[in-house]
Amino acid sequence: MLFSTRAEYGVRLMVELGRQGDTEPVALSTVTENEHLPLSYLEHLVAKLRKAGLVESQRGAHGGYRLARPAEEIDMLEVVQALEGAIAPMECFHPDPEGKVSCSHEADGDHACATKMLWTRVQGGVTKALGGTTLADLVEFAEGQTGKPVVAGAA
Amino acid sequence: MLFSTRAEYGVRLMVELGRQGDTEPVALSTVTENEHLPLSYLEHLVAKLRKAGLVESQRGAHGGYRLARPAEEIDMLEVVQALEGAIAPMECFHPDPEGKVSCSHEADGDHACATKMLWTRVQGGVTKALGGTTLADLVEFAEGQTGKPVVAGAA
DNA sequence: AACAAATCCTACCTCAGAGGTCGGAAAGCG
DNA sequence: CGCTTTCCGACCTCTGAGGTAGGATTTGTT
Repeated sequence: MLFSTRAEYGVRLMVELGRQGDTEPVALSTVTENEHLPLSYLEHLVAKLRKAGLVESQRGAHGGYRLARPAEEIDMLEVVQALEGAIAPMECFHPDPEGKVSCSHEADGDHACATKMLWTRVQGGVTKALGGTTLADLVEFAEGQTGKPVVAGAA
Repeated sequence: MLFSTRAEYGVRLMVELGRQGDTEPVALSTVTENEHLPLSYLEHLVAKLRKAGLVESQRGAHGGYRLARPAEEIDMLEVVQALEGAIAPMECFHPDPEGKVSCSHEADGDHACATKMLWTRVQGGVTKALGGTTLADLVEFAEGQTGKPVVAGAA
């Protein structure tokens, strides 16, 4: 499993917010009804999204959450990173400021960690897939097919 | 973390086997010396690789493991899948024989799971990265730089 | 002011799986 | 035979995922 349900639930939450207009806030209880997710758990997830500046909250009666930006300007890399933390394919993976990547067990005089090359490629693939998809894409996808199963075609 | 150390250790094992000639088998103890990995744990991992038909074993004294095929013909998707199991980005992800993907919570009359589109893309990215890399690539990479750190550049 | 609806926050619980160890059986050398 | 190595299953520990509970705080409505 590449990602946990945190990403799953969180993304569904974001899509749900995108489906509602961004005029008035949506309460979590509304989301849990539509998506059948545990409310108290969602609270934790949405907190991460809020801290990441992806959603805004309004407290009190008739409060709730709304997107901090239009869905077109939210790419899913941000969302997933906010929920899951940094996307490192592997424990021994420490990208530094520039594009370099250092590997934990490279320190000892070993021949360099060959797997680094592989994980770098994988990470590139994931990052590209996530970064190239906006929330608006998902919302549109969800709107389009309300119920009927469809072939999932996307690279 | 996208993958666990199973993939890490297993890939390093495969690279190590690739570095040695495929003429005579390499004992696990040799690998653990070079890579500083726990032997008893490696035993479990190599068992998976053997069952997947990626390595062959020779028992008894002077026994060990060798690649079942030349490194050029082993792509890393096979290797990682053998070690980690099927590469599904998400729990709710059940690809069927044809390219379709069905989603667990699609069953209840909900509007279709929008995240499906996202996970499909992510999986595509990972699969492409892994499938497009052969063991020979990694072996070459490891041979090339024996010690000195290098910029990791690969998409 | 009182109430209700909502977010916010901290602490806690449970369980599966990662990561690893151990002991021994079987197989193939010399 | 004895040594080396793969093979196999049982076991152990600890972390994090996934979720629950309870209350504090904010804000709209009556």
